[in-house]
Amino acid sequence: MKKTDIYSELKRNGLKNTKHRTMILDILKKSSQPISAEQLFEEMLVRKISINLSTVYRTLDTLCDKNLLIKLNVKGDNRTLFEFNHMIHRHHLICLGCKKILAIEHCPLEGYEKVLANETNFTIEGHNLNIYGYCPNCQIHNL
Amino acid sequence: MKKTDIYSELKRNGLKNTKHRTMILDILKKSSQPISAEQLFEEMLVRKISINLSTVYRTLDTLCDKNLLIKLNVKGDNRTLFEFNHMIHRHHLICLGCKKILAIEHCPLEGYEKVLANETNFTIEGHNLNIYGYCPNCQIHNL
DNA sequence: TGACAAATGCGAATCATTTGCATCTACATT
DNA sequence: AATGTAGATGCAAATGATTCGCATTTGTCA
Repeated sequence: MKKTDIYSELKRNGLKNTKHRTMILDILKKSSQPISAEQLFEEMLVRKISINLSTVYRTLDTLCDKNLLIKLNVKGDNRTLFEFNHMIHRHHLICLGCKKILAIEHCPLEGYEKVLANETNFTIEGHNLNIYGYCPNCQIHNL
Repeated sequence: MKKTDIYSELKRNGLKNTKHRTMILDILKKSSQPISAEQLFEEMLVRKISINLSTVYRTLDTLCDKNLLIKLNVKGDNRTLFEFNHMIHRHHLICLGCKKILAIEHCPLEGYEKVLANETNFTIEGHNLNIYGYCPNCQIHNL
């Protein structure tokens, strides 16, 4: 997603194009890992963009509302993490050692929601799946 | 689980048998829904057991450590919920309308962890799955 | 029964997140 | 390009869930 794409994406959602927003989207777009509001705030400082932490929170909130970002909650971390919404249904594999997060693009629950809907008479809207384990590197250092 | 069972369960885990603990375990054992620390605190008051909220938190913590309870986090609720550990691997189906929580005792991920371990070289320790939707009753009132 | 570790109460601290309000800015319209 | 206005931001204070330090109490075991 180029700068111009970000611009039109914001516009399409009725959001003003501000330095802060484009920067936040840019950082998240390029990040290989979901990150927290605080981390984002610090990354902005590194990039010499002065911003207030509440603005970070507010921006993240609006971007989530517009489905440009996705919220993520990880066991043992009380903060909310945010990641760029690549518009692909995915889950996460989280290393309990180094906390690294891997996206999994295959959903093992395809079809299951229908079965569950039949069994329970619920209408299913979605699900949330995180898988926890140790990455190859942490397995070595955990002996 | 009878009172005596709770007693020996505590003992087996090196925990002292106190009025508070047995009461908390008893409430959770009988509850059809996972509940929060605050709710538990209020339920104790109803039962005329005076207790401090920090004690509730501390008790819940130790009981989780000993695997007598399970923590549960639900999207859109920033509190932690607790449920009695029935020693059965289960997931939860949560109604987005009335917030009711249904336990699902069939795990749709059996076998998948092995596949994932092979693909990623992670050692998998466990997973977390919540499914969201609307219960029959809330479907009606949501028209 | 007495000793001692563990459990509790109380109040204050912490941490992530939200909110109220005054000010500022992007952008549509003139 | 100037301008009006809704929306965006900064700042400081509030909130809500949870944790912590420390003095006191209580369960358990010898």
